[in-house]
Amino acid sequence: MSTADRKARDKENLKALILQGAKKLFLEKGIEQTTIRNIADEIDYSVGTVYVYFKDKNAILHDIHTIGFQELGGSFTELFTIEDPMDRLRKMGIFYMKFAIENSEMYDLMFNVKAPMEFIEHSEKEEWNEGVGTFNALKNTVAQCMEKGHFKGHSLEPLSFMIWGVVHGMCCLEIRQRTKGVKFSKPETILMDGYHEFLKIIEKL
Amino acid sequence: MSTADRKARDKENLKALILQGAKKLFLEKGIEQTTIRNIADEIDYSVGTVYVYFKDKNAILHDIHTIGFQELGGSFTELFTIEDPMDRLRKMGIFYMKFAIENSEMYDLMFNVKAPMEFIEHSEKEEWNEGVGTFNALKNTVAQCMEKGHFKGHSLEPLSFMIWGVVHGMCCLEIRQRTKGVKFSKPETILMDGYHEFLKIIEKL
DNA sequence: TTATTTTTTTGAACAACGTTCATTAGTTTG
DNA sequence: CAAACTAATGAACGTTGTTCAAAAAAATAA
Repeated sequence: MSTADRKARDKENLKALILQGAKKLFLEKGIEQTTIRNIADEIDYSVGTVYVYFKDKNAILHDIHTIGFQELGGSFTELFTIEDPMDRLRKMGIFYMKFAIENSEMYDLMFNVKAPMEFIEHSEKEEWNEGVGTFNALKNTVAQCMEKGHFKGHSLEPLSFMIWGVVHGMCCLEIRQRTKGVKFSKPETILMDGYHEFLKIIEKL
Repeated sequence: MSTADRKARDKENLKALILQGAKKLFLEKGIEQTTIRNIADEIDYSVGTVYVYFKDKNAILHDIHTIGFQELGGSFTELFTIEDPMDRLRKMGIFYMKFAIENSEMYDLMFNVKAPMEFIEHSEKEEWNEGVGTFNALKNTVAQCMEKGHFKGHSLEPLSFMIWGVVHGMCCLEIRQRTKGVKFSKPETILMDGYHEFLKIIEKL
């Protein structure tokens, strides 16, 4: 029985090794410039081996997108020590945007690249657990704000989605080079400046 | 002199024909599933001819992204008959989101796909005129709102960028399948519901 | 018209991609 | 030690974007 155990462990290890190699190359030279052959080379295995452990490229991209959500979740943990939900909400946006900018390739994979969602579609997974979890962290915080009397006259889910939209939209425009295109007067700070405009607005609600 | 003129005209016509074929295929089967060979087949020319008229695939994608901005601009024209800037701003968002959802492949190309910006980078074009123009339409309207006494204590450019972010972010999440993933209670209307939350908020400013 | 030059179009060929699968190498079991 | 099984391999396939010598067509000159 122990040999079978070790084999299962080896399989998991090699799977993890492939993901680690893939992630390294993604961060180094971008997702689109990374090929299966690159990944195989990086960890000194053949292309064929990669396909033994992963159905296709989408499967690799999906698993790395999941690692991204673990990392984002990790950077969120300290937020849950903040008692005041409004304060937590404000900082949550900062953390989210910071993550997006400092890990733009990973953020792109998590929220823009089509592969992870295509993988979920064509597998027995029924839900985007990674996204649901992160969105719930936001929704719960907004709900607590409402319990404390903020956001009167607003609906929880649409409001939470709109807040997600603000931060995501601005990060997205930055990552996909659209902010660079319009030449703001203060391009270095436009993201945070934009977010602070949003904070000023919800402050009063 | 007239033969030279006709030749120049013919060149322009064939260039337009290629773009027309490319656009048709993009809308039919998506940008990623459309190949240069597909485009050449569609208009009964050879692959080589496409490369006589366009440097590479990025050049085609860029030119179609420009057509997209013309279409978006067209749908904006009737907005400028609206006198009240706040009213115009509200409707501008509706038009923008409507365009994004009804022309999602085109919207994606305009604001998410990397190719058009890469083309601008590697060409003598110094600015993203298409994006600048559209952003200015928003910025000017926000400026008029401020002149009328709205948005006190806010800065024009960051505020305009934030508003762009809200609508873009929500459309983006929808187009890249992330709203589908989180299973909202009312998925059919979440985009407009989210936008109306935003309208409720800026109403008071 | 006919010959020559110029322009336009062509598609075979190339390198690189994701993916497959018969074959080989290695390990475990009887 | 041999048989049975498992894991790893890399050549090969079909497609992709792209190139470029050659062919076809058109314009010009005689």
